[in-house]
Amino acid sequence: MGPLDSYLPYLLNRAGARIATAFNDEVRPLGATLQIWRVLAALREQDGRRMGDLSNTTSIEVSTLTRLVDSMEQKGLVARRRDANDARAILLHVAPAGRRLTQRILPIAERYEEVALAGFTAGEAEVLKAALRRLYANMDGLES
Amino acid sequence: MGPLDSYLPYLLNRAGARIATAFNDEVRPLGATLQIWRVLAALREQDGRRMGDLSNTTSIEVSTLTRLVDSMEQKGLVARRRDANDARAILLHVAPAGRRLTQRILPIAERYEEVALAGFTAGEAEVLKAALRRLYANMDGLES
DNA sequence: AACTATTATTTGCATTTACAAATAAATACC
DNA sequence: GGTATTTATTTGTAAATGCAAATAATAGTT
Repeated sequence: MGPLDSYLPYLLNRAGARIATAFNDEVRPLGATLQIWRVLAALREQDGRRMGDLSNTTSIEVSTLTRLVDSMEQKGLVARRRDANDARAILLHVAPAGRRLTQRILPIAERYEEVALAGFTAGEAEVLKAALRRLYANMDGLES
Repeated sequence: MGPLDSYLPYLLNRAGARIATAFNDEVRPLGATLQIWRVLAALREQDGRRMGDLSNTTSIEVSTLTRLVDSMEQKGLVARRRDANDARAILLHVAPAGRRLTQRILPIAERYEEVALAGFTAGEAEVLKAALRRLYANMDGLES
């Protein structure tokens, strides 16, 4: 293996960690965390999602997610409801306070996209995003 | 903000998290973790590094790193030495067991780069890496 | 219908993590 | 030289994390 800054997983982690900590610091004054934002953003995309589904989209481990959702529920950000068609499942819904918090975080999230991609042309940004999707899909290729 | 899978920080985290958990699962049988590997890889690049330096290159918070290094020291993977020129600083060195573990993990790390970039041309891979470096540097724009 | 296997979520528990404060040494200031 | 400031690392402590086991409900088999 060559130098670290030619190693893709390293570059990926480094960029992701830097955005993550900065973002986290920024939403903390709003009483939020990055993880809370991830759940809210997933519910904004589609409300009433299962825990397992949320775990997949947020990359938060299910057992961690359970406890995170506990605390979000206590803060009135979300509400758990049993799935009527499958009593094993929970459908998680945003609550009013969650919607308000989402609205406050959105401009910050948008700014992060701008700052991260500063100096990129629209084309370059799209190439990067496509590569990241492809890379994610490539990980299917690991034998399990 | 549009759909989640057009949002860069999301794509970045998702790809990084997936590689990270898979890698972690894979090195566990060797008695290692992803975090241990990050320290070993940083020391492989340059031995005798300061804690703060290591924290920067591994993206591991310093206080977390202190305790990680404690455990690595106990396992005989690394050794702390006081910097002779600056008694505040620690210089961390790989130890024999650390070198052996590094050698065992290296092929796994190389395989991950291959799998992640499967189907990418050399040029595409380089464009992606350059973009990730650029993105990382762009985050300077938030520092105040 | 009873029995087994599968899927969805939660809980137990030990470890990891991170903010803040504490310690320790170097550098700057006067 | 003595005092304040900055820099490097560690420690205290509470919260977050993740594996494994437990719980609960559905689906499949006979």
